[in-house]
Amino acid sequence: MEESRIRREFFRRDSCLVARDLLGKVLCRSRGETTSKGKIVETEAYYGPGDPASHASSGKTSRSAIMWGQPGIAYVYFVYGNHFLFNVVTEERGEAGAVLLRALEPVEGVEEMRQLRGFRNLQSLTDGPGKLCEALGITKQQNGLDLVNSDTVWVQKPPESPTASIRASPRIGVSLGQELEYRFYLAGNPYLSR
DNA sequence: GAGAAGATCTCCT
DNA sequence: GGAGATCTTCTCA
Repeated sequence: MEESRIRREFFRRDSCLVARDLLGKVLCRSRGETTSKGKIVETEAYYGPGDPASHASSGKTSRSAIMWGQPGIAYVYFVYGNHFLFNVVTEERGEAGAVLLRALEPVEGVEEMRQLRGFRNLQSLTDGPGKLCEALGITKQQNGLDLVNSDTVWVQKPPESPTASIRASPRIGVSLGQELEYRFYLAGNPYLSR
């Protein structure tokens, strides 16, 4: 296992802290021969029953139960009949929480991403939560995957620490909880969503 | 078992 | 800028 891989302790913390600290980290996706990597430039934090916009807001269901599970595992789900969204479970086991990855900056395996995305221009490959899943070939099959141990999807530390400043804002695309600044992004990065 | 809503994207005007 | 696509999940009867 790579030395730079992020360990479970990193995820076993407050969702907002994890969301903020994930910025600049590198999401890696290995598919057979090729490995695609992207720097995380935008995230959103989701909490448990106290968070009106979270899937966990109405208690544990068959879908959201994974948010109460082990920190560091993937929570992938399908929305709007078209898109997968990729989350990482956070907080202590027994506490609901997750961080949604909203946008990446392609670092490695760009050709692979372009194939999966239908040869679009570089900037539109991964500048949205549904797009980055498509670019990395992430589907419901990756739901429940342990990012700490998996050799197909994991997160690692970047070669150098990010220099761009981190900003917070209300979450995007949710109808409830808009007053909460749970979205974090690297200011000025061209690969942000919207 | 049926109906409704949804953490989005793309195309068309 | 706006609306349709399209399907999973949840709620309620």
